[in-house]
Amino acid sequence: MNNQFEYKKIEKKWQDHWENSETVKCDLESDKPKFYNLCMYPYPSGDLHMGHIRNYTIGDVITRYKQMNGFNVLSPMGWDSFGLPAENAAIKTGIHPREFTEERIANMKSQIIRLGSLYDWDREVAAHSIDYYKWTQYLFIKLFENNLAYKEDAPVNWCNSCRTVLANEQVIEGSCERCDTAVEPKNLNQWFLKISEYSEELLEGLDEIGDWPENVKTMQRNWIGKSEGSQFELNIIGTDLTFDVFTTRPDTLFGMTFAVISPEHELINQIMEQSDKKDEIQNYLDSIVNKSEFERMSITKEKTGVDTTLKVTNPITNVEVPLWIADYVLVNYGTGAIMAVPAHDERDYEFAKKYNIEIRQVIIDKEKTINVDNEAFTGNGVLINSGDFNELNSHEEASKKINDFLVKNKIGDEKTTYRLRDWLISRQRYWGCPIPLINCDDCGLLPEKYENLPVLLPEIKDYINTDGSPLSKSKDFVETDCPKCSKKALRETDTMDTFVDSSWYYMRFLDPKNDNEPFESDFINEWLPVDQYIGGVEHAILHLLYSRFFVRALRDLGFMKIDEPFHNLFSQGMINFGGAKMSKSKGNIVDPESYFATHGADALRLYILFMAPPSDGVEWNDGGIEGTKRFLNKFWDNMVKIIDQKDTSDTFKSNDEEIERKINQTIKSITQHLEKFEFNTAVSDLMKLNNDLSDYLKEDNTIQIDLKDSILRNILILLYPMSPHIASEIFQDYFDRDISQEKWPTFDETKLENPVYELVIQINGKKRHALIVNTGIEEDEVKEICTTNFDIDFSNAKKVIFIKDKLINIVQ
RNA sequence: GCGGAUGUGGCGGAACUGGUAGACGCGCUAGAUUUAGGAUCUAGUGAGCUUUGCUCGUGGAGGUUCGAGUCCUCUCAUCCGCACCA
Repeated sequence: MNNQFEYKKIEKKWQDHWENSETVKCDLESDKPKFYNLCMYPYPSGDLHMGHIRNYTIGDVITRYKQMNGFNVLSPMGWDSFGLPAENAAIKTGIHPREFTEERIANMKSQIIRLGSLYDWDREVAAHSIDYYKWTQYLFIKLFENNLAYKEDAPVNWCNSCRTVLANEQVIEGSCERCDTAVEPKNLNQWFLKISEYSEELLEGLDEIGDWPENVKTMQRNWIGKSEGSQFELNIIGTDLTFDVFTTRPDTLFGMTFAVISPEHELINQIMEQSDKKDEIQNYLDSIVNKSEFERMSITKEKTGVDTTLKVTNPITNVEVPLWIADYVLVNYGTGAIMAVPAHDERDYEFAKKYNIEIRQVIIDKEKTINVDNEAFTGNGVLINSGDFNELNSHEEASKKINDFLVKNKIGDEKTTYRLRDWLISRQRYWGCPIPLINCDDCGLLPEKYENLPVLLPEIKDYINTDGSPLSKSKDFVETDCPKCSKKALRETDTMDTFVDSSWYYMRFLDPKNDNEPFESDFINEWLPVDQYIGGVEHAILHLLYSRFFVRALRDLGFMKIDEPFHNLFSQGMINFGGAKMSKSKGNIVDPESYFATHGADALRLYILFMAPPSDGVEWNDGGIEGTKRFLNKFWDNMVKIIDQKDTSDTFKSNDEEIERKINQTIKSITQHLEKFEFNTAVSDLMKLNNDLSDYLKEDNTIQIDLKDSILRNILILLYPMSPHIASEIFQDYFDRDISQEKWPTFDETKLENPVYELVIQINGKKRHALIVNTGIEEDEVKEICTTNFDIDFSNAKKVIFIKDKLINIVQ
């Protein structure tokens, strides 16, 4: 073996080998237990960044570790290759988004291979490829035919910079998540997927799902936003207008001193007609329209409103209370209208104070610490001023009783509301999957015939269309025949949100070349859910929630029998540089590719695993990678030395036993660490073992042949998942076979225990002495040792605590 | 405001069911080697002190215990997510 660790040569050699090897070609029908290991497929930006490196290194450790544990591992890779950057580049440079994208895929793929990760490239899929988006369209039509996709006029979020609408999930603090531009409300006819139909199921599923990070589950729960309460009707006095209000606090109903309706409520025009102050209302509504969404939603903003001069009747007291229009009531939550109870709701309180509306207290806290003259009381207490309901406990008891009253009098009922809205998937952009629907004047909205799929993206020259989708500029595309009556008809010109593509890519990986259907259901039922999904936390809501919805929808359409797409989820933390998230605009990118040249893929992988627990965010540090490079050099030296040791048939020497014990301990420890995703400590175990091996090799230069084989085999396999190139090379050099076919080592229980340990002698709980003694000695012997060595007198001890093989504590 | 998480040397971080705090690595100091630098090797490296040893020390304050980074109560700080959700 070469005395120098020539990582460039070795890494190239093994990467070429893996590209063509059968090691990771997954036969879905093998007898071995299955393990679907998946890293989130990347958007092909052109270059790997450190986040990808971390993601794929973790994934590859799992792939190789599970393979050695006898699993049939499926590890595919593909491209989330529709999306805005390619189109924006096309606008700038004129290069077609397809060409742009495919160039970047090629570049990124070569970098992924350069990292040394194993993927079954025969299964590679790309969202923009015709044989992929054909099936995206197919599934969309299935959803449409089953009323899970629909088109509707709706107020939507428009990003003027990206020139498209956005899903609620893509709006962060009132701004576009991509470009930070403040979104504008617009009323547009748009496509939605009915995710809200699955609100309850998506929520409940989180309790039964496999191992997911708690914060991701919580974020999804909050996003779904379930709340339970009552809904009842209010009638506007002197009119036949009625509207519903939703409340989680029916126990405060006697305290309702006004009602509020949202400025966008569907009754708003009729209310205005009935009002004495029509002009004032009109002025108010105009002032609202001019405000940005973010401005309106901001909690710091003072609430505004206008009195309609109309009254509604409190259904339980029959008291007449004023009806207001106010912007703090959101049209798209609940019913878009509320009963206002200022005494017991902070928002209503603030509003009532500002406009001098009556505040009527109906719940009193037992300690009487809160005075509703000064602040709202939102806690638990006892009902007052509430007629027959006085003295009941709020919330539960009183809410239940009052709700019963509403039901009995046919005014209202229990109601559960969710914050989750339907998923808006229309995008007015070019580089996405065309929505395969056709508008016929006579037949209405119809899906393209299955046999005509895919609806191909047209070739166009101008990607900018200020009023509508770029696709509408292609006459050939837009003008078509009605699938039903064959008359002239028009195609939909919007494309789909790329999250539709990524909602099912992990299904296509199971059957990527199927020409007849998106996938064979048998494969799905057998291979889903994904056993281990690994990716960044930025997808906690978007992609992960959409995919969970997709599986349920397709299940109900008969495509599969599973409920959840991803059993275990691991979210890796972000890698920062200079205290900030790496980004091109900040100019603080650390380019992983340069480290392939200067340190090698193995050193980079090892460092990225070693630098921190993988779920923590961490600061990039150049010095750290020097450390893992140094480790690999020393490791190589040790391997050369041990291979060069002369064989003897001598019985074991004491240092032989010691190194054997260390190896057994390390097998146990690394196995446990890998199972728990504690890669940083797994690497540190390897470093320790390497240090021990250095000490061992200093002592003499002979070794028993079986021990030599066992040391080499075990230590190389332990390193292999994390640094596969160097481990493969040395293993092949010495054993003349491929390490990837080896079994993960087991440890020998009898060879774990150290023969001696350092006994700690404490006096009153403080460490006073320490001494190396034989493992397993009992209390009497330990006491004797204490007396002989340290002159400790046990006769006046109040208490003696003895922990076997650890310590003795003498309390005086 | 609500929810989730995290606080340990100069730095990244270890510490199994309460049992020697600081493993492993970076950095730093000294020495060896080298024409020099780099690389490598050896030793040291939580703080303080009256340095054979003692005291303090895991964000802070209490508590339980023979013994607390770990358990309990309160509190402070930072990060992330949601945010007028009725």
